[in-house]
Amino acid sequence: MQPDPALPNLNQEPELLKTVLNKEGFRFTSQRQKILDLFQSAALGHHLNAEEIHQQLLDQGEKISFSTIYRALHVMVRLGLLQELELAEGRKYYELNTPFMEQHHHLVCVHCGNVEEFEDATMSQVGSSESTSRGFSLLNCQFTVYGICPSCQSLLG
Amino acid sequence: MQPDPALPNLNQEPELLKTVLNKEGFRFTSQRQKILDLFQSAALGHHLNAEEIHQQLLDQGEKISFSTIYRALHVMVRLGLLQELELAEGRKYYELNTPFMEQHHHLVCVHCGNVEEFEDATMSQVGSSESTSRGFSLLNCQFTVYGICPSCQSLLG
DNA sequence: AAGGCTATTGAAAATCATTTTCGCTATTGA
DNA sequence: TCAATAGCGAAAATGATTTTCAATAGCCTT
Ligand SMILES: [Mn+2]
Ligand SMILES: [Mn+2]
Ligand SMILES: [Zn+2]
Ligand SMILES: [Zn+2]
Repeated sequence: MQPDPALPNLNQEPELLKTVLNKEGFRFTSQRQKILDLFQSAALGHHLNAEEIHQQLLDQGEKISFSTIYRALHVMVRLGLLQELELAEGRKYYELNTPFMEQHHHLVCVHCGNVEEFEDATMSQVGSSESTSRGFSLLNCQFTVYGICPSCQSLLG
Repeated sequence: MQPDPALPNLNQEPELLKTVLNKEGFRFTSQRQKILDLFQSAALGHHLNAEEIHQQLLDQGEKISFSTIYRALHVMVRLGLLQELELAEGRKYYELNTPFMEQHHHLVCVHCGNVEEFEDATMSQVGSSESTSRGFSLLNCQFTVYGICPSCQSLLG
């Protein structure tokens, strides 16, 4: 079967980003597009911080300042395109945002920093019921499990 | 920073702090005792950061340096006396640690910073089962729900 | 297509929580 | 008691993030 040329694909994403930005009074820029592209081409389950974004863009020959990266990340979080994660240790990580009921959660090795993802509908349910029962309007939930991964366990004997 | 998994979570009587510290080669000091006292006399559900600890000790006439506060917090987390929380916004909060199956979780207003606690055994269950199924040795879980509290909702219209 | 308004950019300086350094002091164990 | 050294305070250093500011570039209206 051939792809339906009428269906949207990643090549049309630039249009979408511009639309989403302009709707809220932000401007479309090539820097913001390049940063979003990084997330879209990153492996599933991969989280990026400002430093890694800067390095990856450098690697592909794009020069960009840290202030621009941080500003772009904030804007895209505000627009709901990205999700900010407090995985651990003094820096923030980002990933593409997903619909609330499909949110996944994280298992972090505190020794090597390895992060694994998992889905569990229980989380969203508990999050919703707790917030409604207290009159909070829910924005999002983060469930983070800290432990030591198998390979670090064997290293630490 | 995560607690050392080999160390049991001990209940804290004032005279026990010395025992717990010395067992691991740390020394008992009046500064560490005063900091732990703050947590033990704080209202349930109250979380403290380094700045607040410093201010509260100043208020009660105790002079202490920030380096000492940070060092004490790290030691007490390592000993399993305190739990470190990543509630939000660039600073770490601490509270008295509790046994794993009694852990509680947090509902944070992203507008005013108000934090509410709740217990739900589901969290610990999911945390345990996810970590065992991947061979991780579990240290702890944090479930943080972000939203807007009732009073901030009315302020924001 | 041109022009004005102003959001955005890059570079550098500023912030701010936390960490480190270092000379001195206090705790521990013998 | 006393030597060894963990811990202390003050000040400097760190490191991620934010702000400042002059120059540039999107977006909108002619
Ligand atoms: Mn993820
Ligand atoms: Mn709490
Ligand atoms: Zn590991
Ligand atoms: Zn609020």
